Amino acid sequence: MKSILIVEDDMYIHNLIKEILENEKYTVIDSYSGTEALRVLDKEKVDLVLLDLMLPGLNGEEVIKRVKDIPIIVISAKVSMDSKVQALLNGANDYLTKPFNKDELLARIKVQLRISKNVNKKLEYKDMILDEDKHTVYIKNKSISLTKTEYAILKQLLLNAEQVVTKSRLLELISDYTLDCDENSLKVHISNIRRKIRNITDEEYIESVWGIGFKMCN
Amino acid sequence: MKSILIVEDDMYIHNLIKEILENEKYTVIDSYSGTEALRVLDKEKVDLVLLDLMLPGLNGEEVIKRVKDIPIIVISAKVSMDSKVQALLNGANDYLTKPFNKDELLARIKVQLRISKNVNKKLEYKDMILDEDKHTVYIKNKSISLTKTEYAILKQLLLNAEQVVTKSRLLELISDYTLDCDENSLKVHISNIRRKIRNITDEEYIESVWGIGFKMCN
DNA sequence: GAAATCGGTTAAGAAAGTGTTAAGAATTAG
DNA sequence: CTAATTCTTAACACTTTCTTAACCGATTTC
Repeated sequence: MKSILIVEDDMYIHNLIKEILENEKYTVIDSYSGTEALRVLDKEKVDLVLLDLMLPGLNGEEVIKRVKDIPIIVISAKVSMDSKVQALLNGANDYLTKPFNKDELLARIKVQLRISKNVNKKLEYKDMILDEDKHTVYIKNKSISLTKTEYAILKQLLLNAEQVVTKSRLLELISDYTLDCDENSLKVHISNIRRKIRNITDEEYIESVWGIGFKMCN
Repeated sequence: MKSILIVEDDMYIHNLIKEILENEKYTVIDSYSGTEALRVLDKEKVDLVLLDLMLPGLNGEEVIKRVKDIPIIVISAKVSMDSKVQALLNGANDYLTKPFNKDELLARIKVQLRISKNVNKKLEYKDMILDEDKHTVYIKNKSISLTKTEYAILKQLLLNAEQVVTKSRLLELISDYTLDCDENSLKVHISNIRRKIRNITDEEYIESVWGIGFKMCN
């Protein structure tokens, strides 16, 4: 089920929201400050954030700026238009004022999850897991030793799993790691990655799309 | 610039919104009824819809259900929670009640345009779906394997569905992919695409317009 | 109605892209 | 500084795709 992070220091409202969400079978993750929220987002898979603005430690506006690629719905007592507009422009996807209506909240959550379904990214694919912290890729729980360029390539392919990544785009995305990697180099890297995967499984992971680029196999 | 479709029959509000949008350099397309809105959406490229609910002809709720893949912001005098929740659940991405605040409207428009930039774009026509991210075309949910030139041709025809694309225009549009493709090559490509489609369905998709070019069949 | 043009199909050779290997250059680690 | 690792380059065999050109029927033009 979808997991929703509640960032709210007022215990009464926090628990009210939590109850509403759990009734709808969402997985709820609790946090009571801006810094705690960022800590959670760094470690756990979160599909959506419900964010209060007036928070101890780091305020909501700062949290908004630091969150990328996860939809945020602000639930705030701040009714001023300026607060609302700033939150939306800085990265929030929606803004509800307290007191909010339960059904409207649930509907707006559904809207954001509906939209983000198409953007969702995770670094797992079939039996492959890419662990960012350990900088290691596993297949069937066996680690494969990749060079940093190979790792960067695989990470980009996993980030865009099921999508075709053009050769030029791939080169652009890994250009932080490698200065003069061209299409010829790229195909050698891909070949090397495939060989390392073949050492563990016969299953194909990287598919070539003729004339365009590569993608993770279906 | 981004083009925004206003669907609003009240001339005063319509022009008010139009002025706000044009000040922000958006391209505005006008429509004054639900049926007119659908007609426009069928023909023109629209990035976002601003939709009133109480409309002559086809009401806003019906318009919401028929629009796919374009973000909708409802601007309605209906303040009831039921109206709001129904619109959001049926497919609207946001809901503002009249009277609305200009800055909030602009902020919420920016949110939707920001989000939709990341959303997987798909071109659909009859039982054909072209998935840009996957670089794949499906007919009746079966994928057909196209070369990059064939894909480029089909994409252009789908982008201009219902319109005739002249041969020279088509060659120009795909010239990024193929350097020296002439009209003779083009007709071979078209023939190959048709053959691949015929492998799945007897229905015709690409129609020739004598002496002019091609278009998707009606 | 004959000639010219256009459209659809086919097949073959030309062109472009891919996968692999190996060697030398560049980088990193000890 | 040396050794090990990694990266790029280049060559090759191979596959896929693209263009060319020919053929034939349909359509238009004269």
